[in-house]
Amino acid sequence: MIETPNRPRLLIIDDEQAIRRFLHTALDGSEFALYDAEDGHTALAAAATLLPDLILLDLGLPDMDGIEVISRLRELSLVPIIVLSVRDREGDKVAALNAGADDYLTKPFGIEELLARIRVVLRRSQPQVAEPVFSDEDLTVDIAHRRVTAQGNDIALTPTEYDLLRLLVSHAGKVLTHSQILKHIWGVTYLEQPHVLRVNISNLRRKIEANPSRPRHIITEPGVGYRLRVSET
Amino acid sequence: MIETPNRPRLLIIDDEQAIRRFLHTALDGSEFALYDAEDGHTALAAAATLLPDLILLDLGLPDMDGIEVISRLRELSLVPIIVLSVRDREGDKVAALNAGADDYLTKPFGIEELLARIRVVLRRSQPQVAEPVFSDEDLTVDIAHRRVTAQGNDIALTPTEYDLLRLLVSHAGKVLTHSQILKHIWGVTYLEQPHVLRVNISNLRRKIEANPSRPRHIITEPGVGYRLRVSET
DNA sequence: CCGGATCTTGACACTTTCTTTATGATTTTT
DNA sequence: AAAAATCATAAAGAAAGTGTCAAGATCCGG
Repeated sequence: MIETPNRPRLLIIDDEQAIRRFLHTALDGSEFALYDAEDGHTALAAAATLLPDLILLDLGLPDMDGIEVISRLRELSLVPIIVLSVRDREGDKVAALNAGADDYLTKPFGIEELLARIRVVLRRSQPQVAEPVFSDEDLTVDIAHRRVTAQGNDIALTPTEYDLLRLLVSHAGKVLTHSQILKHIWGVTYLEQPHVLRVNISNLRRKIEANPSRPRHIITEPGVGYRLRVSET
Repeated sequence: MIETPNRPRLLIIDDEQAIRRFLHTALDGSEFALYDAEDGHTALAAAATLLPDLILLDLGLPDMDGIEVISRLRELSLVPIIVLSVRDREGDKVAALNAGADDYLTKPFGIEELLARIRVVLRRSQPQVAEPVFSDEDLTVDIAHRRVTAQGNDIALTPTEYDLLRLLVSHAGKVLTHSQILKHIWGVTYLEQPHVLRVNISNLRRKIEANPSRPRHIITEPGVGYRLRVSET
């Protein structure tokens, strides 16, 4: 077999060939590299050397108790374990989950649900990466931390200025009309009062634009509204 | 004080009072502080200010689609969400899990299984908080030992001051709004009374800041709240 | 019941922010 | 090119937010 170490490794622990074949068919073409083990001892050895990213475990193994397999796996690592079992008794589920399993699916189950639950446990085991941060040239807006930097410096924004910038960021590249912005930040009562918007745009530009009279980020769309520019390429 | 803000907070989102009462009974005496929401909009507002550690969500809400509630919650945070639903169709489960739910339990379910699955998702979400000691410049906060030092000296904090500092530490770098802090430490009844927060921030600064009038650790975000600064690089 | 620590509340000075007004600049229309 | 509309900036008073001190109120262990 050709190793493909880039794909996440999935270890299937089940003594019935029919189940393994079913899972192989179901997961074929998915992003996983599949490995099999037919009994508990083989599985533990495989988990130790293979270091899989996910384990699908049938509780009814010939040589070991399923719960003990989970416990022994947990001594090795925190690899996500999804239990597949014909047993539907609550006690079995609780025991497996308490022993360290991450999920418990009762056979028969749909392949789509299995795939969805696999995605859930992988999502949780992956370190968090995606922070919603807008970045363009010398301007960065970190919504999660409420931090804005321009030309490398932290910028202190007033609440309204920040609300305005956040609104622009959330629609980056698109034009927001005067009335849309006014309605969102000042409410419908200010629809006839566009001055307040201009003043705040001006203040915002003075803080985040290198040259406020020649804005590169907050673009005026004459007669329409404003737009946060997004650089090409 | 009625509130016990140290316990993990569990937000129950369900429009049926019978279910809420059942869950309250089932979870009574558990380690959780329970909060309720009866519709989607209330739930989203509560999640934003309450910062719960876990959410139990019924999909059949009167005012919003359950899947959308999950999506909107996910825009706010990565808080674990367990869906409780009468619908047993695979499509519903897959949609909920893909939208960001961590588990999906079909009613009726056993209370032991629910507790076990709660433990599972909490176990998985723990590593995020696995930083037991905060350290930045001349300030160190050791949560495990409840020890705070500044400029090399041990600092004696009152319970409220320590709770406040711990809350800031657990969200270091992020801005905590006034209402989030007030709800956390003083409970919802103090939402209209931000004064008590200012006094405690002031007292805390006097103890841990080298120059309390020029704070380097507890930063005021005007009009928004406070943030514990984390030095760059 | 007392003493000390802690929490809450009120008062006040201070700072920042918001809104409005005014005026000049720019763009579009006639 | 002139007129009209739109846009940008500065400045000032009003409003809201913030920090600090200090006086009661409350809680707790002896």
